[in-house]
Amino acid sequence: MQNIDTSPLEKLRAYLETADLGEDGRLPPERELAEALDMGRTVLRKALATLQGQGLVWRHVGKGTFMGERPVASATDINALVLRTNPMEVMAARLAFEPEIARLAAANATGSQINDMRACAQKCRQAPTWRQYEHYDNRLHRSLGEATQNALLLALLDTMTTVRRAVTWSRRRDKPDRPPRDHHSFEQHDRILEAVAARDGQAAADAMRTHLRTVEQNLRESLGN
Amino acid sequence: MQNIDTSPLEKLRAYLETADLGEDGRLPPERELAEALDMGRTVLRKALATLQGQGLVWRHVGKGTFMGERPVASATDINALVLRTNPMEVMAARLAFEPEIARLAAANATGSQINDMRACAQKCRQAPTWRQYEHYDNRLHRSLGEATQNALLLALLDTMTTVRRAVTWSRRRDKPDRPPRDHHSFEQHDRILEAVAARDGQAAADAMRTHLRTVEQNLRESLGN
DNA sequence: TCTAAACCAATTTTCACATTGGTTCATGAA
DNA sequence: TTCATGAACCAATGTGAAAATTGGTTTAGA
Repeated sequence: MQNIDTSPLEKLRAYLETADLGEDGRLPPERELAEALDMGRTVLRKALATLQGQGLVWRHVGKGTFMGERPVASATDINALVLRTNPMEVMAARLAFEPEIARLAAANATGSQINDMRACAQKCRQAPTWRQYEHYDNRLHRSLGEATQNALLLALLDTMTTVRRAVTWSRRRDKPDRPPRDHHSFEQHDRILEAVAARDGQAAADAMRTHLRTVEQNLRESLGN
Repeated sequence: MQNIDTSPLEKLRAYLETADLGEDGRLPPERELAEALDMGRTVLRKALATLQGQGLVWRHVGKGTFMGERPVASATDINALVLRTNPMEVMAARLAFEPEIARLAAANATGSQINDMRACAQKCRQAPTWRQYEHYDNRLHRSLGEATQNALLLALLDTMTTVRRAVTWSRRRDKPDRPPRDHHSFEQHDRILEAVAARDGQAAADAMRTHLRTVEQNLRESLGN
């Protein structure tokens, strides 16, 4: 029982070092591997269990056995994510994320992008309904993401927006008529765009933070706190 | 031709206002809808084309017709995203995102989470290979995301990490031996964790930014710039 | 010229089947 | 008995083809 038990483990270790696994790090199914290493499936499974305990491999029924650490599962499952979060969490994420978006937008936005954003801000002012206001507000915030010239940041922003819509969706208040003439966002949007146009990243981030804090306050009140 | 043509459009508009569409805003297939509204498929399609021109609905072969604006395609398609980005973009995203993660972690981390992170930092120091070093480095950065107590932020961080691995993957250098004893990250990790433990969000964000700037510099050199 | 039916192509859904890690159990050696 | 061994079985997953669905296009007919 002394080295009869350790021998398969070392055999397996040696195999893993020399084997040319595919890009995904997947190794052959247990039945094949057992035959290739000239051992029973039971003893192979024991050896694999040891390696799994050490975090060197991970396994899943129907998939196979893989080298390395188990990949993160929930990365892109938006539906599952919506169930685990809530409006205040989304707001906190926006407050962490969007000011930095604004900062980078100030550094990288093109002239035509700035024009587009100004057009969105203008449409927000003229929107005859809350629905249309939100449409252009969304476009404005996304345009800032585009202006960063960073596809990854834009994708992350889009993901956050998707979650935000899904979370906010159920409690979508039916507001009366239209945004008031002196709606706080109008001026705050202008401040953000001024800073972006002036290439002042710090001011853009601050203005965005101020804007989102106001939105957060409104959200708090609408949630009844 | 005068109102024979506008009548189907108004009928369709009236339907859209009263119909109880599912959460996805999908409306019945053309054939069903045509029968329900008692009109031919051709005239229904004309009306739908009008609404589509106004941006009120969008359609796709094999999928169906949906209310609202066409959703952003790339929100969660990581594979497509990997093709459109590059290591420097990922680095810029990390620099924008992770300092704010650290700031929120400082505000919300639990004691056991701080202990976990310290354990990761310690394992980084003792790692006998670069591979294991990266393993614990990844765990440390993700633990900071967990410490924000914000499921959405953590999901965004995971997405970014997935993309980062995929992008960096092809240019994975086979470094010799192991991280040097005085590897810059060791002390920088400690600084971040000190700030988090002291509940100093600003210091945590600054320390993270400093850390990532160093990583960025190394990346630049390894890319040959 | 307009309409409705037929047809087309993109997409989703369904289903059967193979694959794979996990579990149970009878067998047999120690 | 006790415990390891291997075969059979189980449930989750992947695969791939066929069928159904759906918006788009063409065509014949009134």
